[in-house]
Amino acid sequence: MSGERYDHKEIEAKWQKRWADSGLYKTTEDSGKPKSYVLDMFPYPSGEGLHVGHPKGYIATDIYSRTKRMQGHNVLHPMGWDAFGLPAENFALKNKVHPRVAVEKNIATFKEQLSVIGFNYDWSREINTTDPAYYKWTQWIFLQLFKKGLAYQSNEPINWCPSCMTGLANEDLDGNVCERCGSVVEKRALPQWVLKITAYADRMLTDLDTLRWPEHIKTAQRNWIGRSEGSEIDFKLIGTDKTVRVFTTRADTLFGATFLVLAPEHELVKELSAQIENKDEVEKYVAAAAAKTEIERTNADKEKTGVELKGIKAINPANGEEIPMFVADYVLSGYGTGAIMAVPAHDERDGAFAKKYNIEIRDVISEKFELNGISAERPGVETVHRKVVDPILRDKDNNFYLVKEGPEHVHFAGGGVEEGETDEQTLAREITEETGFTDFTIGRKILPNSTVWAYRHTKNRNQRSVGYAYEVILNSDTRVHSEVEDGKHELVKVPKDKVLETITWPHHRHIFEQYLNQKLFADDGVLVNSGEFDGMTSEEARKAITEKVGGKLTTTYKIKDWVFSRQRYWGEPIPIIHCEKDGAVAVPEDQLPVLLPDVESYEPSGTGESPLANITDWVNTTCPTCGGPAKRETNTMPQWAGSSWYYLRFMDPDNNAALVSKEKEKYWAPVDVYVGGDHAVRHLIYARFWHKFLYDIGAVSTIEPFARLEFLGFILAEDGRKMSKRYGNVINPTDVVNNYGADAFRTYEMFMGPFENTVAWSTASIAGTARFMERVWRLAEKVGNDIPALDVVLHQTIKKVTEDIEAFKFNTAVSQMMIFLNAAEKEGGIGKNQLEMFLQVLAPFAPHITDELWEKLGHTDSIHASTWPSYDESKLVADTVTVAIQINGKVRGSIELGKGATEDEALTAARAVEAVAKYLAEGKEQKAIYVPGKIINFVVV
RNA sequence: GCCGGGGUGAUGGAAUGGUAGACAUAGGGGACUUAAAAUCCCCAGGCCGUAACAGGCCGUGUGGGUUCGAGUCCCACCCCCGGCACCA
Repeated sequence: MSGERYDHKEIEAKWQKRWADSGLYKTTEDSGKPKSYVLDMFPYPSGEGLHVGHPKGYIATDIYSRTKRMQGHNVLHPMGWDAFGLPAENFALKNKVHPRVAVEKNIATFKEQLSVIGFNYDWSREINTTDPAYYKWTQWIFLQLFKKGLAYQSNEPINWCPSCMTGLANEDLDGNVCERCGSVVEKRALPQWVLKITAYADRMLTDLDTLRWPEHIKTAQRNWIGRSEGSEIDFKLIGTDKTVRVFTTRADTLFGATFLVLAPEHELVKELSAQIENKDEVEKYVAAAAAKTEIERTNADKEKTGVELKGIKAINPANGEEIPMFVADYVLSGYGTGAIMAVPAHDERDGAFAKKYNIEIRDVISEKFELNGISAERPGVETVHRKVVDPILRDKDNNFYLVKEGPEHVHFAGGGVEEGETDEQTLAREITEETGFTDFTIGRKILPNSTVWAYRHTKNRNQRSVGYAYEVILNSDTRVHSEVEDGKHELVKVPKDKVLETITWPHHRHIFEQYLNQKLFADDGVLVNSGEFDGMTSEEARKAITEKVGGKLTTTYKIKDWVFSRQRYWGEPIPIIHCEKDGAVAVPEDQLPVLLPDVESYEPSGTGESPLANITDWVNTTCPTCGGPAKRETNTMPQWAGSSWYYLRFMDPDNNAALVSKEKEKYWAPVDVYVGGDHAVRHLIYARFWHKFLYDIGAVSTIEPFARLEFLGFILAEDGRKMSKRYGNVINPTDVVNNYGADAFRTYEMFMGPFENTVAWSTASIAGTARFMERVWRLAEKVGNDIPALDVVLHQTIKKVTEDIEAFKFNTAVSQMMIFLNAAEKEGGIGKNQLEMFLQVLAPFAPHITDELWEKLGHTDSIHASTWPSYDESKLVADTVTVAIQINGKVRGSIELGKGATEDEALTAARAVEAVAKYLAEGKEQKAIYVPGKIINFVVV
């Protein structure tokens, strides 16, 4: 074969047709092979169509799934459409078409755009969330949630977007604005369906550990769930039978709680109004807080405000002291119990509030110094208390502070105060003994109301020392070293390397800020001013103090239940019927789906009612329970409903009896590799929630839906901005495929950089992979007998590509194939077997050109049905290798060595190299290091 | 502020503690061509040095440290991106 031009258009059309005709990618379950379920986050078919950023993830899964199939797996790799929700509806409103029509058209456009890229989707499993046969099961899941009490009605104020004219979930907000349109949301009380996602908060958190997901996504989920362990503690109110329950994570600071704060919405503010002396003032404050917007309420920088509840005092259960009560809007009603105990000494916000209102600030926690993080405290060993003084030694010329670093601990250079000694005498003695410094001035006592703690250990016991710290300024760096002899310290001059403990001068912010600037200390530490708990660590004390005051350890979460109603047209109707007598009743399952009716006008009403409310003959129905007159629920589900379970439907898309059959679910679940970007919180948290629920009711067999997640970095426009019609910088994949070919396009997107990186598109760079395809084509024209010199790089390439695809490191896989091509070109040709193996590893990236060349080599079956090549370990290393020679770590030459060279042979050969010999002659060779195949390093002094 | 991830040529990026800058793009030079495109060959981190070689020094955000050897490990700091944030 020779002379034929590489015509990507002709070849790609030919093979796309042939794959479709032969049903190459149709998947069935009856297979003895291991299964692989490789899934993309299915797209939302917007009116804008695809830009080159969209297919990046699809290309990755295409490569991965083709590879898995060649490796003998039974692969499920489907595609579908997530088409309900606001974007489609807004697009339809704007263009004056019915959303159903708009969605159909958009899907057709997307499909057309995808088709030219050569994906191996099994289109026989295509699904669409707006298809009644699909949303029947979305509604079915809702009904199961309802039956288990996990879908409930609420009238609590929710987030309302005035522009989208619908209520939103917390997850739909970007801070205080609607994530879709950027409008500031309002609070509105509307009857809402809410899903109890909080019931799954704990399991969603712990099961994250079982997942092979990127760390930043796990972290985002952990942040969003926001679990905190703490205590609930009751404070009695004087003169009433009422108590205030607070939630705190810092029960260890209870002795420092000098006031109590209620959120303005707290019910006790109303209940106690009879006893509140300044009732008018309080009511005014509460009303003002209610009128504030979310932004005003939640801005952490603004000055704290509040009003004391005069005539009411609470009792601190730890020490029995009477403390004042306030109402203040820095306390949120929706978190914890809506009431806090305020500890101004150890909480920034309480501190700011206390300063403003002149409330007592009491230190109850002192820092525990474990500067290098290693505690000298040993479990199971007796702990004794003694008084110590510690110098905070400061160099007079700068702000470095001295600590001592021993083999196991870091501490101040202080020590125990002996009988009859003053603090100053102890300090002077210890500083000289332990550091050798003799010229210093003992300055002020730091934090006279607190204590410095240090953990030390002697042979037989732990010491927990209580005492003071003094600022000590070193006047000069005159220093003698000390060592211990016969148990006595004796000042002797010793060489530096004989000093066991070295001193260090960390620029230690903690010490500086806390002790010299007296900054608020909000970390864990050791208790002081806390009666019987003095000396306990924060961690121990949280439990002990909670128990002592009769509180209980609890856990709270930041995540809120999922507001599930939307006052919009284009969504799944919520399958509920409201009956005056029986209340909210489930639509019987055999009446599903509740079809979304056609309407004349589906514009949102803005009143909080869904457009469906106007369709009287749809709304009015009979109660399934009592048969009496009843009305249908008119709100619809949010955009995220359909996508919360679609991955299950692909396993069994045509099942009309169940959302997925038990056998098929068992065969395919879980999704082995899930690929997508964005949705770090919303989609992934909702889908995990529904999945866990389905697990609980026996509908699925795994506790998590997506075993492995690969995060996709976006593609920016060439100008570095987001690709958008608005900026006129959109690049259409179809144009790129026309100009450069699908194979070059696919390979370029994988070669751009690490898969998870966001990178700007570069039309110039795609020429590189287009050239690569041309060169592969020309290389195939030079096929002949195998060239032994290519074996090593060929097998290295097979190994690297195999491993890199598994690890989603596509960019280095491509570069390795380029290295191979460069090598083959240098040899001026390639053997038939060698070319075949090379084409096979290239096939997932460039499926068309490789299938064409495979056919030209005489194969009648598709390359994609062939068996993935394996590499030969013995061929990974060349017979001779270049070894660099270093002198004291600097490269001075290199030699060629046989792969079996012994150390002696290697060193002898290296010493003979002229450039090396020169350096060796200049000094004395002290040591030689030989790392076979890599490097020789001579240490010369 | 807390948590997660980063900082390497002009650019995208490579590099199990072992010759930093693979691979590619843009760039420079040359061959082929009447010319251009395409293709092929060569150069290419910085500075010094040489007629040209040779050679030397510096270099992966900054400063320290560990090591025969550090982009990679440790400590401190600076900056960038992402998540959360009056969450007690």
